[in-house]
Amino acid sequence: MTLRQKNMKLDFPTKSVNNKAMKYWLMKSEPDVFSFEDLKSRPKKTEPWNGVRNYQARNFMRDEMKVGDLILFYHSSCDVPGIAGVAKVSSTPYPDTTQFDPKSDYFDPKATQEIPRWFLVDVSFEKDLKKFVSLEDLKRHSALSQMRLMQKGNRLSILPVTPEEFRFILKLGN
DNA sequence: GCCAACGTTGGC
DNA sequence: GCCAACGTTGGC
Repeated sequence: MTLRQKNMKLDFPTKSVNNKAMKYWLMKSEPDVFSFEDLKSRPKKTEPWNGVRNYQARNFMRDEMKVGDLILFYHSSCDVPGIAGVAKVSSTPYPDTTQFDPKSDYFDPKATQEIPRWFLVDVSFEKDLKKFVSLEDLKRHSALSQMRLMQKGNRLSILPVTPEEFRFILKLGN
């Protein structure tokens, strides 16, 4: 299937501005710390995704994310975990400044300005879902059983999502 | 390079 | 609060 056909079949964009195939992501956040509503209430509806201290998750942001990629904003470690809304990648990667700040919880004594260890991207509000899609909802659909989120023991806070999974979940939320 | 100990994640 | 999973650390 060509990208054009894919674009016609899927009811959301599959190419970014630079004509590269878009990628889709799921990013976890504890709503007590930073929720989807918090993102929307930021001045530019944008937030640097700081505090990631896992190499795999860092590599996704540093090496694989492109401006315009779409994100399922996931609420974790809360009463009802699930997908609260849609966000997008809104910057290229740059060093997470909290690694340099001794007063920050995310301070990393091994990082230097010359050789930063942790990178992030900015994340911006994209759109609301009509309804919250709980983890329980996601588990009910066999179409999503292969999602990395569902795999036992997956603790990664940033996960790739396939276009098919992404579309399916958008439908659940609308 | 191995691996035990330890810490964190996150659903339940 | 429990605990499975698993990444990281550090001694050797």
